[in-house]
Amino acid sequence: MIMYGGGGAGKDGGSTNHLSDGGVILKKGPWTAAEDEILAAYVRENGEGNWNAVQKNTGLARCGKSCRLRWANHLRPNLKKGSFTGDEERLIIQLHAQLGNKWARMAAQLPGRTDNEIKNYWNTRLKRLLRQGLPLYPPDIIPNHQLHPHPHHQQQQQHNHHHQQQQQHQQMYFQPQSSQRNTPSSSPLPSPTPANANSSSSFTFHTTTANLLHPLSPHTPNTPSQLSSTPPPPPLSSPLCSPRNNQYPTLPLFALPRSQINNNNNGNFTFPRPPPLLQPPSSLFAKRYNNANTPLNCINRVSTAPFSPVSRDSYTSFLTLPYPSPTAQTATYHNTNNPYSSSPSFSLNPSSSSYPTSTSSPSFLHSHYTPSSTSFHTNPVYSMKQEQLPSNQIPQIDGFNNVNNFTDNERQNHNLNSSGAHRRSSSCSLLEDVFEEAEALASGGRGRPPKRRQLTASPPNHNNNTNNTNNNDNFFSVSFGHYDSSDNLCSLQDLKSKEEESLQMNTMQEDIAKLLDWGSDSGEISNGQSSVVTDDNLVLDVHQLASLFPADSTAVVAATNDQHNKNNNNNCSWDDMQGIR
DNA sequence: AATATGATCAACCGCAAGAGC
DNA sequence: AGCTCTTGCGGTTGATCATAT
Repeated sequence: MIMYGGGGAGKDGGSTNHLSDGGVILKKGPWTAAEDEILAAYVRENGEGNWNAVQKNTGLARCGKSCRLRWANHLRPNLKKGSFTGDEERLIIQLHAQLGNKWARMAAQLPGRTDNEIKNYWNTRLKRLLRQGLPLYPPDIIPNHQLHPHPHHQQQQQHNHHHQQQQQHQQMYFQPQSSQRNTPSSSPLPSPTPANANSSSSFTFHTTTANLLHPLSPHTPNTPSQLSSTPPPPPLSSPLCSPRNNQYPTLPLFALPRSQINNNNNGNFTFPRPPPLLQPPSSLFAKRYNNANTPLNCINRVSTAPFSPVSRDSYTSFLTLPYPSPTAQTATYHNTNNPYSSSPSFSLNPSSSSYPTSTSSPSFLHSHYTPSSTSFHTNPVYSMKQEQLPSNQIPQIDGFNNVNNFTDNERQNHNLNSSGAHRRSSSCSLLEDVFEEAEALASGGRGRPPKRRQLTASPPNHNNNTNNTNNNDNFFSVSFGHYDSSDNLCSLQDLKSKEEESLQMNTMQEDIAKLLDWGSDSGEISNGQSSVVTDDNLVLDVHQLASLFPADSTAVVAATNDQHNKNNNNNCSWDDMQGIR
């Protein structure tokens, strides 16, 4: 029998081969193009599954597991290549807050992405954040089980050999539970599973005022005990209430008045209006993809937010929180019996029973996602377990709003720049935001941090062109044009000391206020890169803003609805939604 | 230019669950 | 019920590349 690939690859020098049952030396290490072709041809002909037969039938000197992995991660159709989009990153964070290290489930929510990709991304992010002593999650996303620690996990945490700071952050923002196997692991994180992951039906995001503080704030409790012993201050007024322009009504968002919170004996109440679905302008991320040649180009994205990473992520987190689709379960705020009873929590009931499959995915993750709307068959030959096969985790381009609601330009940009230099950009998130905010705060509260190293700045735009089409970018990313040309990069120590000096400012309210303030006078991002602004983005962002201020935005929405509906059928305004009329 | 460090990716491993007998 | 096989999942590791020093 001809053995393909056996001992052939030059890059495979270090790998050790082993014998299959038939005495065939099976190759390990990187796959060659020839091997790929053999495997792909086999799967095209025979479908997925029965991987051990590949070696027997094709002579491919690879074990079944290796074949399956290679197919699933590299060869199967519809795989997305390239870095994660901003939406995908946020979704990963949300999903990880929910599911823990359930990469396969997360991958099921990210069409075209593999569990391995997600795992790699998360571990990279995790490593980076832990090294910087930053929390893993935006403070407004606290899995329910964190507030009710599972004894088993507490025990598991005692065995965690990571440093105390890491433990603190895990306790602070992530208290995973493992209801499944618990094998000892040296993973940065224990293998967490939400308490009811397998039968997952309800998941609660707890929004605690305490966690609206900056992670570096000494006011931020580090342990659950601290949390429980420190009653949170009264709920903040809306962070969307601009200090400059108070004409807009305060939107309660998660911070509802006590009277609203406590008016239900059972501690739960149904949120009268769901939180707005607000995505950061997708053009923001398209812009990122235009920065292929910019070192540290990630900064161009993440640094553009003039507010803290906590707030930014807090913001984006709930912005991407779902509103209930007409068919979705009711989003309910639970005033749980926890020390934060004064603070509402946001409970979402993603699905009724079995969570994991793509067809029963949480509605809140993609409330527009209608599996039935997608019929995509890559190859009729692939007959095995069609619904569960990784290759059927196809992009839900039309329906998967949070992830795939991009314009053609953005997709194109993504595709064009989906390799190489963009890898770095994909993983920049919280940390860089911390730097940015620190710099902003250190600059005197005016939020005009010095330009980051290697940042290519374009001339600032101070035209206050509020109806500039680029202002859709300002929704989150503004003020890079304010950066001066200094070439300093704060050290972490400097950063922290500066953070301490400006703790007073670190509230979500102020951050968002800054956001609005900045957004109004900062013009476009000045990162030296051309902006990509599409009609989709503009319309979407108008809707996003409009949904924040519904009383003032009817006209705006009306003016844009037509085009919006033409361009983007997957987003709706508040008024389009059932249950809020 | 050389080296160190960090980030990313691909692939492997062990374990567990499920199916079939 | 127990065994074997297959598959899938999560953790880990090594190679490679990019960037910083």
